[in-house]
Amino acid sequence: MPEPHYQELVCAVARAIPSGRVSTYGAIAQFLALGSARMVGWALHQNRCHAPAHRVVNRKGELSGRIHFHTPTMMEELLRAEGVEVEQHQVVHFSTLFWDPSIALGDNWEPIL
DNA sequence: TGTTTGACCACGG
DNA sequence: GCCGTGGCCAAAC
Repeated sequence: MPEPHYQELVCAVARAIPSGRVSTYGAIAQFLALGSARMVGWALHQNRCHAPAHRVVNRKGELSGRIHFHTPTMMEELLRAEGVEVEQHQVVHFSTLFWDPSIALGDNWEPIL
């Protein structure tokens, strides 16, 4: 069995983010205990998997990845469609909407590839 | 082949 | 709070 690539792990975690919630690059990197927040950004930029990348924001709740969507407003619209309020490219009530994979998935989670 | 870059973040001052 | 810095490591050049 080949070892899963970093991208696939990131995708698997991103797919686990519930609709209406958001997570961060750093939280995913820390949860995987591999690579770094930059690597998570890189992995999502590859965009090979079908992961809800719009639910991943930076640690301040800013939509730092919006530039890389098909249109600059796409990320915001997707979030709003899920009930997430966005103002000035930033998630409103970010601290309460934040979804921490290490809490939700625990230490023994195995990726679904 | 080395260097720079990047959807980032923790840390120290 | 805001800086500057270091670190992470694959890709692009």
